[in-house]
Parts: sequence; C-alpha cells; structure tokens
Amino acid sequence: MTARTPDAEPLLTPAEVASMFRVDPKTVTRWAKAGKLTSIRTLGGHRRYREVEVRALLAGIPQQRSEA
Amino acid sequence: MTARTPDAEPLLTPAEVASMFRVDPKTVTRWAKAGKLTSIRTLGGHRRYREVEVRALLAGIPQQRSEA
DNA sequence: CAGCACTCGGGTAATTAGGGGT
DNA sequence: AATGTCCTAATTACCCGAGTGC
Repeated sequence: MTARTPDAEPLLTPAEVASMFRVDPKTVTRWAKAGKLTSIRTLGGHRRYREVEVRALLAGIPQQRSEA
Repeated sequence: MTARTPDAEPLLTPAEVASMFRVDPKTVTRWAKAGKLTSIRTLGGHRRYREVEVRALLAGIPQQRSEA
C-alpha cells in the first residue's frame, strides 16, 4: 500500500545529509546558506535537499558553475 | 525517529583516525595527500575517511606494498 | 489536542587546513 | 622520506529557547 508519488524528486532531511557527510546538521544548513547546496523550503521554513545533488557532491563531482 | 540513512558509508573524522593510529591529525592529512588513504571532502574542505579502509589498515591488511 | 523528534535561529568553543621550519 | 610543532584563517561542533513535522 505504497502511497503514490506523482512527480516528486527524492529529497533528504538535514539529518540525513549530515550523517552522509559525517557532519553536524547545522553545518549542512550553513552549506545551504552559502549556496553550496540547493535547498528547498517547507512551508514552515525547514530545509530539504536534493538527493541526487548530495550524492554527486559526496562522490566528489564538481558542481557546474554557470560561468565559464 | 532517527533519521534514515540512505546508503551512508561510515566515515571518520581526522581526529578519530589520528587517535586510532596514535599519531597527530596532521600526519593523517599527509597520508591522505600522499594517496595512502582515501579521503572524502566536506563542502568546507575538511576531510573525512572511510571507516572500513582505516580498520583494514589497522588490521594490517596488505596494501600494495610488497616486502620483496 | 497532545507529544516527541527534528530543525530553526543565534552565539561561542573546538578542529581542521595550509604553509613553514626542526 | 616521515612526524611533530608553531602560526593564522577558515570550517565545524555544541550551547540555548522556540517553532515545525507528523
């Protein structure tokens, strides 16, 4: 009985991202503030992160800077 | 609810690895720079190390270094 | 409605990076 | 070649109270 997920992109909570990088959740928040990580906000102000982006960063894949 | 951990590979901080080997954290950094130890970088540039790799080295698992 | 775990803020210690020198 | 130590700047970790998520 799996709830269906229309077009949802997999998102991660701050705690999940933090544990993947072995850092404090607060640190992940700083990364988001610094624009190093894309953050989606809930209506209540909590942050959610794109799983694909986090995995890419963990793998050491340099992010595209839209400048050349 | 403890945050789920999607594919999180256990990582260690420089201080943890250093104390396990009873060396200075700086030395661990040198090992990483020399490619003797795999290092994952946080978005702030700090290093994290693979727990499995560290344990293996501590256990005296053959690296790629023969003794003739 | 109540409750608990998590996150949000800010502020302040503790680690880490990096180069240089023994 | 390999460690340990000194220095400064940057990054990260733990403290609090209040709000969100479920």
